[in-house]
Amino acid sequence: MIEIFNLDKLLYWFDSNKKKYPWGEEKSPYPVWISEIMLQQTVAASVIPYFQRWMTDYPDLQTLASSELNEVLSHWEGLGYYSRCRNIHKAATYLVEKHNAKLPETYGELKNVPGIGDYTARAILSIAFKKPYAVLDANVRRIIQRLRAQSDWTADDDRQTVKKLESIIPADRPGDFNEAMMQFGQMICTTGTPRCVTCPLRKGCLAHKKGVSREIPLRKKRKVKHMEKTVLLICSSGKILLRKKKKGLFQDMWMLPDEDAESCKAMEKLLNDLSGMKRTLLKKRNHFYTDNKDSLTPCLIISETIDLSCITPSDDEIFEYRWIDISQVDNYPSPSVYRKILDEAKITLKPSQKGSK
DNA sequence: AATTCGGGGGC
DNA sequence: GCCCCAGAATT
Repeated sequence: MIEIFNLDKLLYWFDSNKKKYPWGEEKSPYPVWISEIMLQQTVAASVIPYFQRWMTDYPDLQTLASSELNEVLSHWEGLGYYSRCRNIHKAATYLVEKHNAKLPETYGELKNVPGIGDYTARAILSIAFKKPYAVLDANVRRIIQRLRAQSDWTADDDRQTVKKLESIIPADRPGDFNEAMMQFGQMICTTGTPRCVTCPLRKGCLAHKKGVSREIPLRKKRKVKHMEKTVLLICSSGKILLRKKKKGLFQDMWMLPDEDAESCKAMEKLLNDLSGMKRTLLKKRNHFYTDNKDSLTPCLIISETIDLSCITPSDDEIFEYRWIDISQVDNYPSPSVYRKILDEAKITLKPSQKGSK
């Protein structure tokens, strides 16, 4: 229980050992919001360059709200979970129109902002607005589970733990308390093998006492799905055929067409017309995401006899097809593996730069 | 309550 | 290689 939780030792540890991040110095609501969304399900080291570039190009809410989604998504390219970015963009418009271009300061209003859930609302309230709300993320949950040697965990445990934490959260530094918990979970009470030797809370930790720290929390079993596919780089007149996903996985992201059977009629016809063309295979690429491992074989097809009007944006229900100037492909946000393939293709398609590697 | 959303750090 | 991460939205 929380009775064994030594608040002073935790805060002392934080004051002596905390890591500094680009979003750590200033505690204004806007950067706190952006960093918290970027950090969802993402390790902090990966976020740093994205956060810095974001703040340079979108220094405030008005700038963000007046930008195009396609361009904003490009700033998220490679971070994953792209609905986070689409929600930020939607939220920017919402905040400018309904909240005078500011983050609201109550839990209920924050929860109504697209992409802000229970955790992020509490993080903004405590860190940016100095209000005594406790956060409960995977770090906090893991720490409490180990202190109590509790393997199973329910939604009710979440609620009870937040109440407990808010009964002890220091009123003068609620944000520090929350950040201390999370950094402590990230650096000391880590997943896998925790660093119990240097842990200031180990005397009160039941999991450590019982020697079961590594077994808590329980591991999830997963089964990876493998998929092989050939993706096509169809080029003509300095353009390449890309398609944008309209919904679901990778919504609003631009990808290469592949040879699956679910293509629209126009695409099937184009593939049929290209069936005899010369093909150049590029380097095979693995695409890992969640429980999937896709193995992509990129296939370059160059022809100057393609009628570009054979495919129109409205030909398909799942994808929007478009011929893109090869010099412009960087402006179309793509999942990371497609960006790598496109980067390689650009080099292959530019014989004038044969001096570069 | 369970599933859907990516990608890479870290070991 | 494998595990999981400063979760939210949907079903």
